Amino acid sequence: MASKNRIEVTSGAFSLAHTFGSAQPLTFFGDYDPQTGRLTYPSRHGPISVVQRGDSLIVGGDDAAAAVADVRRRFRLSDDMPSIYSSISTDPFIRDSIRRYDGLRLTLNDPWETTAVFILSQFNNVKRIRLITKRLIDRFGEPLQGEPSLKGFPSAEALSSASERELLDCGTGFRAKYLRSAAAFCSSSLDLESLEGRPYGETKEALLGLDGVGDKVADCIALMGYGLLEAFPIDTWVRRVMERRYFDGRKTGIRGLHEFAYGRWGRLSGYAQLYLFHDGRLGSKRG
DNA sequence: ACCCAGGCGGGCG
DNA sequence: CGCCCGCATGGG
Repeated sequence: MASKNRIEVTSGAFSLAHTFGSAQPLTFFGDYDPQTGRLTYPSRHGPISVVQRGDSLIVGGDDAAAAVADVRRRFRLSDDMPSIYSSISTDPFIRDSIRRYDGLRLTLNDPWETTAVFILSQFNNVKRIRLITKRLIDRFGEPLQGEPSLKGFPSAEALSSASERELLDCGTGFRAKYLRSAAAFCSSSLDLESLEGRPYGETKEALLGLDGVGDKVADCIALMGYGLLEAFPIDTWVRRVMERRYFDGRKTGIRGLHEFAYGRWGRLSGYAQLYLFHDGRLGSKRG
């Protein structure tokens, strides 16, 4: 039965568990309880919770309509997954990953949050990125709805006015100066919101102007902060998987990998990357 | 104890 | 331009 806090999804086209396990920004800001399968994350409408029951998502929040809209947007629920799966299923490797992680979705995140998280991601691991993110929120996050217990990720202004020492105390390490510099730039010269709706090339070029943002991080922000699906971030996992599966184990330059990806998956490269990354990262533990 | 993690900036040839 | 190197920290 339909209700205003329930979203029906196409059968098999969404998995909250796989999506939460995929190390995207939303998963760094939210709390996921594997027992109940409930994800809770902060928003400007207050805390939002999502739990999956088969092909239904049950959404909780102070403002039900706003919460449902937020979930639809952040989990890209209007993406036509059967069509996307069909388009990117170009070979047995990616088909196998899709079968294994059916319902894994890209998320859409705030551009500044995405920028900050991926600056922190360089030469780092997922567990520690979560740790640092949590410390930054606890220390510099601004209370939402006047509730001190509910904080969102700190604004660019807040982080630019923090001292390098304070950022170091959160465990940011050598990335502290990058984060501070990027925060200063984003709170003065570059309005990240104004990039929304711009084409991939322009967006990436603008992002590359930020301290601590190179080719890979810029693609992550384009993909997960702006929803530009032709972005194809190449990190160690994706590189490893691609060389093993598509290049017969040969070392291949970033340039070559980008050309291969765009030639094969085109405007949906980002979704292909998500499945390659997830398969590579989890597959290495699986053996 | 040792090794590695969703790269990047700077310096050099 | 392309390559190579150092880099802060916490967990396995």
